[in-house]
Amino acid sequence: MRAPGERGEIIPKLGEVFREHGFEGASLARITEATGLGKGSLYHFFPGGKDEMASAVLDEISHWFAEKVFHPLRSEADPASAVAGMFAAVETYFRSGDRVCLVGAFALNDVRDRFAGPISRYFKEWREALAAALRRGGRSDDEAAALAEEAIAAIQGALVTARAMNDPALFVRILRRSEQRLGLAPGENG
Amino acid sequence: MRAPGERGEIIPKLGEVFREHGFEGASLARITEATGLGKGSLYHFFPGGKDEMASAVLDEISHWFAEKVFHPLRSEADPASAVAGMFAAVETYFRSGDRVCLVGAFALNDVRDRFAGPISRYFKEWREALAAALRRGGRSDDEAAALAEEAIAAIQGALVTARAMNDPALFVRILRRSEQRLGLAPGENG
DNA sequence: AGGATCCTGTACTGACTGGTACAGAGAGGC
DNA sequence: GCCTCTCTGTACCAGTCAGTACAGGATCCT
Repeated sequence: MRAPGERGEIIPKLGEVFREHGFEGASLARITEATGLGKGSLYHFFPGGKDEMASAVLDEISHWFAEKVFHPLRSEADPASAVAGMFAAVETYFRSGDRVCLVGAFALNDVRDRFAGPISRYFKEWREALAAALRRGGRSDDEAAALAEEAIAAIQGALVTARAMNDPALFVRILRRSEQRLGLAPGENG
Repeated sequence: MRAPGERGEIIPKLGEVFREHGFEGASLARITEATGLGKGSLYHFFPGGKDEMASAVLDEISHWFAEKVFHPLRSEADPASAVAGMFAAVETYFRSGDRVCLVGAFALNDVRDRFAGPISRYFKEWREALAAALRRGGRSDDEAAALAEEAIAAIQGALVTARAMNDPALFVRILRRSEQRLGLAPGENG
């Protein structure tokens, strides 16, 4: 037996294929090429085929965000630095606008229905976690909820428009302004 | 010869197929079904195949927005009502969050490269037109540019997240708040 | 060394892909 | 009536699709 991480190691590669070509455009030919694995291995690790591969990718994304973003938002002592941490993590994760949000991309056509659960859970958890941090930062329930969903939409929209106009810097600009608007400066300098 | 609008009449149907299934997922089988036209007719009207069909759809979208959104933004006497008109048009066009932005959806994977020109032009024109209205409304150049790109990203992000969470009302909420933030109330009541 | 288990390459399937070719239906002009 | 031009259904093509079957290689345990 190889290292148990064998399967786990190819999931990021699968993610990149789905990101680049979408679910329908991610053919097994492209997947075998990108992962270096033949069909045999692929169907050994993912007996459910493309659906299971995409599910695994969504799972991995979920876990990453849960650990690096949602959990800190919910439980970090200083809500301001938790929010700052979220924006920093997001900027890194999306490679300053060069990378696309697979969950958002899946949401835009009929593949959403196949993965409706994970997709909606991802955004709902994010919204709830960010709202919680904003409440701890002194916002009312309504304000926190509104600002949270606005910030998340801003991030998604920034990814779409930055890619559409081929201008990754736009993503970063919108991130900055969105962060400012949440208005939770932790200290005076820094 | 039939009415010269024959070809034009099927373009909206093509648009819906691309919206629902994406470019790759929009197979000729689905297209013939949705349009009621056989391959013969389809390739008669669009000799270039799927690429030409998608181009025609993007063109039609461009023209619609140019006429109903961009032009009023640039030239309507009262910039406040021009902006209000934009939000109203957008809310109607996207069916209060039930419909997806095809241009944004195309931007998210590798089909963007096939239609890079029309896609980036659509967003750039929108941004420029909205910024022009904001400038006429009293904003500085920098403010206008920043607010414009933020508002457009908000709309796109609202479409993504509303559909992801299966909550069209979210789209309308974000539209309202985005409009408020532009802060160009035309009158006291209305 | 033997044996069990995990992994992988290859060959194959039937369905579907986008696209082409073309005969002929249909309608309008004269 | 006839001719022309636009349109359309059908048959067909080679290529690709996701998925299956399976033999055998690799690896580990004992």
